[in-house]
Amino acid sequence: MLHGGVGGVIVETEAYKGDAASHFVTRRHKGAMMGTTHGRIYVYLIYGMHHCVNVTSDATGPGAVLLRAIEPTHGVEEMLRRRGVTDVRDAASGPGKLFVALGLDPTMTGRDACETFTFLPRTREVDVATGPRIGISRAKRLPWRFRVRGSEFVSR
DNA sequence: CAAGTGATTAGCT
DNA sequence: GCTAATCACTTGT
Repeated sequence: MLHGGVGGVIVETEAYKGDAASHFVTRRHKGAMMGTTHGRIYVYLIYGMHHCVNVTSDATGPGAVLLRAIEPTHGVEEMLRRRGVTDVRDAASGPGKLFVALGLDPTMTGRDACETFTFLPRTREVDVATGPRIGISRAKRLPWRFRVRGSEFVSR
């Protein structure tokens, strides 16, 4: 996935649908686009300091995919500079980090994801781990997390 | 492990 | 309208 010359391999995502924990319900004003659009960008502010980016999806009903982490491959220097870090593994290993690293903007909400980003087919087979294994301590956290097994670039 | 941060929402008035 | 509670996180002790 690329955006403005920077980008990388998506290594972690999380899926949301019309369930009680999704923004379709909990943030229904802005989250409503999960049910009315497909392939659009949905950005939101969380905890007053972090932005996260989703792409609405699922032609069968409300749905969206949260982009959680990428493995930087393009414009690595640019991302490190924007993030103010030196370790590539810290550049985009989390939703808020990814947002900063790619130089995204909250006003992108509603735009066509395929016009704003460039999505490329994967170049290698990957071993995808899913499931509720990660700390479900926080109430309302869904088990629909997908991550590349063994990657150094996923969130903690 | 705790705190910081502000938009959004729910629940009252 | 207003106030309090919530939150799909990151960073620094």
